[in-house]
Amino acid sequence: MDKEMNVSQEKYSCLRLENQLCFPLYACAKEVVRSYKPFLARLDLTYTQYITMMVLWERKQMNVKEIGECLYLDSGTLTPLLKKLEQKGFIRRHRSKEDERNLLISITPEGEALRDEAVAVPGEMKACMSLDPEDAASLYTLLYKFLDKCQERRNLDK
Amino acid sequence: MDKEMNVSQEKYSCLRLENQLCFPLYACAKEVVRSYKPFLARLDLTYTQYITMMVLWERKQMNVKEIGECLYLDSGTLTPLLKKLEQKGFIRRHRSKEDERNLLISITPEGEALRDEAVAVPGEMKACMSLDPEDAASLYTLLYKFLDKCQERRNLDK
DNA sequence: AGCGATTATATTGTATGCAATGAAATGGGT
DNA sequence: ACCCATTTCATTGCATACAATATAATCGCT
Repeated sequence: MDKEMNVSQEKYSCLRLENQLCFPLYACAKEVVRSYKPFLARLDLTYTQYITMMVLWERKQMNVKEIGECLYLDSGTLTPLLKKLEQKGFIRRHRSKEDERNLLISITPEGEALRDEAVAVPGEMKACMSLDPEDAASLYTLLYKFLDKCQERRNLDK
Repeated sequence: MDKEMNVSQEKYSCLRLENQLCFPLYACAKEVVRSYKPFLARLDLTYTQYITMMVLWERKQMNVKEIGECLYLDSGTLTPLLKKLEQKGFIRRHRSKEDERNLLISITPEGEALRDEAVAVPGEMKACMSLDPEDAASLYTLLYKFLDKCQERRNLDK
């Protein structure tokens, strides 16, 4: 009986939450986004809006497709999000004159000003997370390695 | 002029996407959930429904709060999700007689049968991800270390 | 027994995410 | 110039997530 139990447990052991890599990844990502909330609330931004602003602060002018490639998001997510950022006055949306299909996104002075408030956020988050710097570095390397593999796989599918 | 540019870049460097740990974490988690989709579609499960079934396959009988603690989810997410799993016939929802506040969730024979189909999924995913086993192990360790820190922090807030 | 505090779910509102589809603009080949 | 394939964005439908609030049941204290 005991032996049967063991055999039976073996059979399903791969389905245990603690034997999966995907679960801590999923849970960590949620926890991080949740932890950002109080800091981003001061800027009137959600996490996704925040990372969208981050790429725009760097590039100043991008179309929706380019933003989506940076953030791994599609138009179904970005279209309403960008409209919201426009409502808040942080960005402008306007069609390209050379190619009317392109919706160009650019930062407003208000959006640029927000950047000065946002610089405090990464430091506050780091302090709040209190993650060992070496661990953070390893995690960073491993996650990007993983992400590159995903990218490759996606390109193959095309 | 060049010097000013460098100074100006320095000021905002912490806001660059590639200098953040949160972003690859967020992106990886999304990619993994997306990668699960084709395999889980065969079982008529979404990713969240899948991990919910995983804890139930182990514990057989749990209330909503316990499931939420395992998965870091609250009733706002779980209530509709559990109703859907009930509709699909994989679980039963019934109030505890000792304490009517508790909604007990248990697996149906159909839900139990699904487990035999699900055992194939982790292997298929592993093959699909093609992640170096050592990297997977490091990632696992680091993510749980991180998750434990989050857990601690949450407990402090109470 | 009575009642205020606590606990467990449910509900509501807001914001993602993504697949699938639609619509408009552009490009390429004839 | 014309037509068809491609590209870019928008829309729709479905499924999460989570904060805030509501509701019902139970507990603790007197």
